[in-house]
Parts: sequence; C-alpha cells; structure tokens
Amino acid sequence: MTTIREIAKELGVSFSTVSAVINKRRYVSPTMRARVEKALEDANYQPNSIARSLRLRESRTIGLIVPNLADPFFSDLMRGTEDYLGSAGYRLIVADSREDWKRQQDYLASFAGRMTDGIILSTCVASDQQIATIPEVVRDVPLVFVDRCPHKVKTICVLVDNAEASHAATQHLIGLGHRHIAIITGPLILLNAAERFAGYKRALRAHGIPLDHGLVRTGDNTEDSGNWLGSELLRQENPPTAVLGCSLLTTLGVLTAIRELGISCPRDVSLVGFDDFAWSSLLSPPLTMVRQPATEMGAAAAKAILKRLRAPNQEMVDKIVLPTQLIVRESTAAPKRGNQTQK
Amino acid sequence: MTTIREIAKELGVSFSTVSAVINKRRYVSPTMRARVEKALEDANYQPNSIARSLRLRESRTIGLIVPNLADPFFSDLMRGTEDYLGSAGYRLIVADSREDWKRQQDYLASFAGRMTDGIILSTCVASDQQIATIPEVVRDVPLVFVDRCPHKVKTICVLVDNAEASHAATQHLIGLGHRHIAIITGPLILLNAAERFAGYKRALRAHGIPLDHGLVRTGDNTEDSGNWLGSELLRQENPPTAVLGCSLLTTLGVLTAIRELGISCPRDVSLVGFDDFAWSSLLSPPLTMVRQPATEMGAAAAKAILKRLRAPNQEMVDKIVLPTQLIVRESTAAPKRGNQTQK
DNA sequence: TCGGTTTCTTGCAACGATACAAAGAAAGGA
DNA sequence: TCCTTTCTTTGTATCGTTGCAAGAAACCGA
Repeated sequence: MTTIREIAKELGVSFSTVSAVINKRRYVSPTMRARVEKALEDANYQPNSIARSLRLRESRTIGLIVPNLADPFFSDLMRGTEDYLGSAGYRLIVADSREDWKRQQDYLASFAGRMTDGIILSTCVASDQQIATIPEVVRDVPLVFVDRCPHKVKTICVLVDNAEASHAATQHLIGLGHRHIAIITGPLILLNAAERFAGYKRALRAHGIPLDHGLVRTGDNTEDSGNWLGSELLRQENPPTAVLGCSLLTTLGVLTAIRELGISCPRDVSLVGFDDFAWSSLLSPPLTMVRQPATEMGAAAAKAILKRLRAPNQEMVDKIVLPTQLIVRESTAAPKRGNQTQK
Repeated sequence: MTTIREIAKELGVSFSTVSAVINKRRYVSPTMRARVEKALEDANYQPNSIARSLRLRESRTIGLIVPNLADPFFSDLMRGTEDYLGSAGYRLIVADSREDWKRQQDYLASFAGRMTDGIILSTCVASDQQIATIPEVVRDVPLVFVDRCPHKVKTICVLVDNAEASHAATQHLIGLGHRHIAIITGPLILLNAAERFAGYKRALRAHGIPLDHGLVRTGDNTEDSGNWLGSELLRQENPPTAVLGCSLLTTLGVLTAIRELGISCPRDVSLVGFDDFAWSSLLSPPLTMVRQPATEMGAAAAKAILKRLRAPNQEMVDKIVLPTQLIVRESTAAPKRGNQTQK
C-alpha cells in the first residue's frame, strides 16, 4: 500500500505538496502538479479512506438496520437506500437485527462509534420505553426512522399512512360484500401495526359492522405465524369470508394455509395483503395487495439522512409520508352466498 | 463524543492507562481498573472505531459487490454473508454494480482503499481480460469470488457445479419425454452461464438428441429478457415442449410470457428454472427449480474470506463447490402427444 | 535597493486510538 | 541498607491523512 509520504519521498518533495495536489488546493505550480500526478498515477495510488475519515471526522458511510432481510419489503427498501447513497458517493452498511433488541442495540452502538455518519433504522419489535433509550446509545449520530417508527416522533421518520392503507383494503372487501373479515396484525406495540388495525376498525365502523374479536389475530410478521393464525381462523366453525394480512410474510403464510386446507381463494375466502412484491401477480391466485413503495421509502430515508448531515445544527423533526396503493388482483371476490348470509 | 483523553483528564491519569483498561492489558491495579471502568461507564464511552482501524490497520468490515440486488438469489446470498459476518463481529458493506463494469471498478477501488479488510465479489458481465485486471485495482486486499467466478481461478471461489445442475434439469425433462427443449442462458462470457449451457448440451448428447440452435437463446438474466426470449421461442412455428431458464429472473420472465400467450404450463410447455426462491411453490404453477444454496454460498464466501484474513501470508487458491438440488414441482410434465411426435 | 504583495512549498499539529519503552513505586532478598 | 525483581503508571511514537502557519522564492512598483 503506497502512502502519500512514500510518493513524496520518491519525488523529493514534501508530503503536504502531494496532499495539496490530491485535494486540488490552489497554489501548486503546474509543473509540480503534473509531476505529482504522474507519480500518483504510476504508483496507482489509492488514498487511505480510514485515515481520511479520522481527519475529516466523516466516514461517508451510512448504516441501515432492518428487522428481517429475508422479507422482500426490507430487501427492496435496502436496495432503494443503497442506490440513493451510492450515487451520492456514500457507502451502505447493512445489518439485520432479526427482531432482536439486543442485537439491534449492538449494531446501533457499533455504528455510533463513528463508524457511520448516520443511521437509518427500522426498529425491531420494542416498547416505547425501549425506543426512547435509542438516542442515548446513538448519541450525536443522526438517526432516521423508516417504516417502523416510534409513536412519538422526535426525529425524522419515513413512513406510509398505514391507517389509510388498511382502511382502503378493508373498504375494498366490504365493497365486495364481505361482512366477516378477519385481520392478522403485526405486534401492536409497533406503531404501523397498531395503525393498520385502527384503519381496519375504522372501515368496519363506517359500515356499521361490529368488531368481532374472534376474527382478530396478532402475529409477528413471519410466514409461520401467518400460516398458523390463518389456519386457525379458517378452521373455526364460522370462518371469515375474507382475511387481511398485515405484512407480506403473514399474507404468504395465510396463502399457504389456504392451500393446505384445500380451500379455494377467492371462491371460499378472499385474501388481501400488505407489502406487494415483485411477483405477486405470478402467484396463485394473483394477490390483491396494498403496495408500499419500499424502494422509494429506502431512498427517501437515504435522502433525508444526507440532508440532515448537510444541515447538522438544526434539530430536524419531520414526518415523510409516502403514498400507498391498493392493487386489486384475483385473490379478492364477492363472498359465496352461503357464507355471506351466515353473518 | 468522549475520547480516551477526556476520560483520562477527568480522572487525572494518563490516557495510556485508560487505553490499557479498555484493552484489558495486564499490570493495571484493581483499584485503578475499577475507577477507570466506572468513568467509562458514566461517560457512556464508545471507542472511535475509525481511529482504532487506522492504528490496527483493520476495519473489521467486508465489502460485498453483487450485480443485482433485486434478484432474490443475490439478496439471499447477501443475507447469508451478513449473517455469518455479523456473528463473527464483522460488518458488511453492500454494493450493487447493476451489471456495470465501471460501477464495479469504482466500488472495488473504493473498497480497496483500506475501507474494507476483504472483498467478496460476484462480478458483473465482463470478459476474461477485464476480470484479469481486477487484482490490480484490488491490490493487497483479499478477494473471494462467489457464484460469478472467472474462468481461471487464481483466488478463492465459492460456486456450485453448474454443469451438473443443468445436466440434471435437462435430464429430468428428457426423462419426461421431452425432445424439443429450449434453453435461455445467461451471457456466455460468464463461466456459470457457459457451464449451464454445457450441461444442457451434454444431457442432450447423452440421449442422442441433436442440438437445435433455434432453441438456444442467450439472455442477460433479467426478467425482461426472459420474457422477450421466452415469448419469441414459444411463438415460433415449431415451439419447444419445454424451456430451461438459466436464472430466476429469466424463468419468471418466461412464466409471464407463458401467461401472456395464454399457453398452459405444464400442459403445453414445461418450465424448469434456476435459483429456486422462497415462494416458488406458491406460484402458478409451482415451479420445478434447480435450487442453489444462496444463503449458504454467501456464508461460505464470508467464512472463506475470514479464514483468508487469519492466514494472510499464503496465497490461497481454492474452489468451494456447494451442492445443488433439483426440486420437482408442477411446472414440468410429459409433453402433449401432438407436440411429442412433432420432432 | 528595498518593502510589499503574490505564488509556491514545506513543516507541524491535529484526528483518536494502540503499544512499546521507560520511569516510578513497592516488595523481596542478601 | 542497598540492589534486584515485580508490579504499575506514564510518555511518546505511530497509523495516513488534512489544513494551517510560516518560510522561500518571484515579481513589482516606488
């Protein structure tokens, strides 16, 4: 590894001069500049970014922590972040907390140790009290929340209008004639899960449909929980005519359950899910989905944190809300007569 | 941000002592150790990892460059890498070259600037001459290739037996009675694409089926190319009774083409693809796939590079071959009578 | 010829850690 | 008591940069 000093020694000049050439400072004679540039070229010089970071107090690196990289929603989000950061000359460190608080704390602490200039966090399942302690471990490193945001916003958050989205999804089912609509939410301690549940309830109320607690299940956003809870719902004596899955993995789990039980979707039961993914339309049946703009959310978070870095003084509190879209495919249809009149 | 010196000043001791406590060096009296540890705790001290990296000449960070993060194969691979590195106390920087040579070079150069201790590369489409120049830009930073490997191995490679895998897939189709089998390969400049094509040819030859160049298409591993080439193949006057897609995106593109043309799979045409993904069985029809162990490959690459870091002297040349598996689902069946006798 | 500006180059001090040598203190042995 | 050994703490160099202050030319008008 060649250093600035080695280049300088070889040329018989001061290493400050070499540094000046590299940093394109004024007051370097054209001849000297040419000589140094040639030497740099010949030696195939690469500046040591660690040393530079130490001196400049910036690493040009952003850390992203998500709860589950196996979930296409988060890997799409990550891609959006990587893309935006890459074109801005920043690098991305990714970390998967696997819904584990301790793991997340470890990553936060390690990122806060000047390794990253900023942190984008989609928090694991955690209580408000826990989340309130995050700024302490992150200290003076800028933090942006994405998707999984705390209830009380004290920093920048990038999210969607979850209540509105699930309201639209529920309304769609009600519009088709469903009255017996089940929901599998995420952990309600999470703001977005709570809001999705709220949107569901609001839609029911608006149409005078009483909330049936027997149709409400709380999962943990895994395929297994979707499968298990979906199966449980569909096997009960008076099964729902429609199911709303509040995350992609949950929904795919329900779909598997439907397959396993030999039920037909949408004939016997309609299914709406969250977090549309690239190949929803190739599934059997093509799923009606609430599309969250995952890559855009990732990019928006990246944009927000870079903006925050450029304006370091002011304490920014902001809520960036991106639009969702209900994509109607073939997993939703009017309920069967028999079921419809059950209610 | 508190530093070691600030802690020391506050305690009225030398900062070397504080450093000694942090690094658990011998010869620190128990009383002093306790005092320093308390101060560290109180100040919520986080060591500056940049400074540490500069001094220790290691960043405990590995760079991963893949050609397309939107491809579940690569995002699964990345997850395997992140997971392995995370539990070994290393961080992962991800970069998406988007099949662009210049972008890849930029990432390699930036990673080589001491930002990372090692690099895992799944190269973009590139010629052997181009790939031969990579060690020059990477210089003394350890490099491990994964999946997309150069023809001549001069370093560590993690891959699967691609020829064997596509041989098995082709054989499966032949066993079902197919004689008119199309293939959509990746760019043949890539070793794995070339090997998959070779395995296909070998299987045909073994059963005395002549290679029909009209059934061979070379794509670029995108969904669009799979869709376009698949559509082209299926619309010709004497269409294949089976198609082998040499990457996940290609295969999904073909599946879309089949849908768009209103053809039935597997009744009219069988489809086998590469790179099984989590929800292949939920597709319509559930796809017969060659499963590549993506996460295991990512983990194996991580393991290899860490091993390489620990034994820095010896020039390691190694080929780590992981097994593939043909998972037969419902997208393959015996050809229709009419088609079968066409040949 | 001499101060004064402008242009170019060079030392030097950070940045925040690690690690080694050296100094200082305490203890043990003759 | 003095010398040696062991334990404890401190000073200093180093990692590879950047950027500022200051020195050294060169130019220029008086």
